[in-house]
Amino acid sequence: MEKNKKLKAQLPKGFRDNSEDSIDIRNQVINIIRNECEQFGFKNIETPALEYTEALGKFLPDVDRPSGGVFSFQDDDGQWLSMRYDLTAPLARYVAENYQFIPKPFKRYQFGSVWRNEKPGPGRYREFIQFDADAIGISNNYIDAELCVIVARIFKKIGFSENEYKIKYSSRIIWENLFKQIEIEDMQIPAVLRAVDKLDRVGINGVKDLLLKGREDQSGDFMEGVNLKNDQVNKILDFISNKNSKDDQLSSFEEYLQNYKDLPFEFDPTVVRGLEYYTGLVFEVELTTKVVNDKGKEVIFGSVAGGGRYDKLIARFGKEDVPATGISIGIDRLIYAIEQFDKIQSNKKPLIIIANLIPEQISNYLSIAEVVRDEGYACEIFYGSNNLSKQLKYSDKRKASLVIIIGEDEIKNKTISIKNLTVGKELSKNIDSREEWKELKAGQFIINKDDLIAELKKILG
RNA sequence: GCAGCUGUAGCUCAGUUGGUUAGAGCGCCUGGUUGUGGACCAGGAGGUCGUCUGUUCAAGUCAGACCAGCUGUACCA
Repeated sequence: MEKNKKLKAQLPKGFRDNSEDSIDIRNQVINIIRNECEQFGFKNIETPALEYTEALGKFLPDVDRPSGGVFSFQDDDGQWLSMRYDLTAPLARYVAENYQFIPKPFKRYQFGSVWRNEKPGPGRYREFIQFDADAIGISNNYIDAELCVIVARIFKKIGFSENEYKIKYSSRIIWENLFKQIEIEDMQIPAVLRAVDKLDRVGINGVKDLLLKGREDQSGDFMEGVNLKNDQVNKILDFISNKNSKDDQLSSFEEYLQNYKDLPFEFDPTVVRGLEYYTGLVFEVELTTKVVNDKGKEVIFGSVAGGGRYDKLIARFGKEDVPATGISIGIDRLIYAIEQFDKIQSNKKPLIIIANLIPEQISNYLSIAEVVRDEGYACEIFYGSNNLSKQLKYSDKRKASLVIIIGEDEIKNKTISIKNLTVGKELSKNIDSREEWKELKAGQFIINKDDLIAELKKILG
């Protein structure tokens, strides 16, 4: 290493450290989701972070872009391994590999980190947590509807009211029928679907430009269009704005949803999803309230959850066509929204810190800590300097609720001093002079040694 | 990947037509105070001015290339 060159502490771009509060909120969200899935009879499984690259799909590491989209590396035996970029492809592998052992239909849910090696952006990371619930082996659309109901119930339990989100559904099949009618070539279909998928960001005129000659973005960059004929484009635009473009295959799905009139479902032909593997119903959950970024600017948040039917995916592993449908939620995006709308608060236990004024009193401090912990409170003893000032500063930074102070005076009088940091902080606003502040001992009071637990209950509940 | 913009302390930024030893606020550390958080006061640490090359007696400042970041856009299983 070069001399004088200090190691720079730096988080890899696109990755995050998580704070205690967001971990706590995440755990609460996961519990809500887990509970909902289990009530509908879904079983939990976990699969590993790594899979053989070929099991994940078409993204083999190539020489030009060694890790285009995925983090990959070569195993000892020369086989390529990749970090999973979603939970659906690993599920397909799991089902195909364990086909003779699992019950069919097979309904499972799963949480897990996934990784994508691509340019990070605002709200886009290279590591994030996904939740998936899938049903394998059921072709009846009731199950698609049931997945939508589960997701709707999850959002409801989290605290979103029915006008704050909606579940939009559509079907790939009605699009395929349209494409046949207006003679769109097979080659053009993915580009057309992608253009329609951008409706919420580029608007109806943007979609029109993309289907015709192309579109210029805000920075002046130009994107080539699909070059459809004018009347083809007009028919597509008509189709988008017509909420009655449904067909028969949606009827059992909608029949199921009729039983859940209090949940916000809505047919929307523009829900197409970018993914190629979908074969039937597709759905998306969208937040209808405005979302702002950390700079206070309003942003188009897009969908927080989505899914659909993918009847051909498992056949890749040599099985006969196995019908399958599923939904996934981007947990991190969901948490971002939850924090912004204050739907769930971190509910960490209040922390009590025992100041360490006299080292010889350690066994006394320890026994008090034990009693406090037995009552269910979080409690720690300060082991650093015996300087009380430092201990209080530390407690303040730790956002502790209370500090228990036992020094010579307290021992002599068989008392305990309790300092309520929250109350003290309030009081400090009205005090300017240092002497007065010290003298007041803001938020502090003395109790009888034996009354400790009773006092804690009184303050903290 | 493509396009536009921006790079000066941990953060936000100032730095004059090129001219001594590069600044401020916030944050951080120490002390005022070994029994009291905040406020206040005093002090301190922290910079190869994104990198390299060039122009010049002289470059944070001018030019070029590169790199990085941001924003938009594309791809997205």
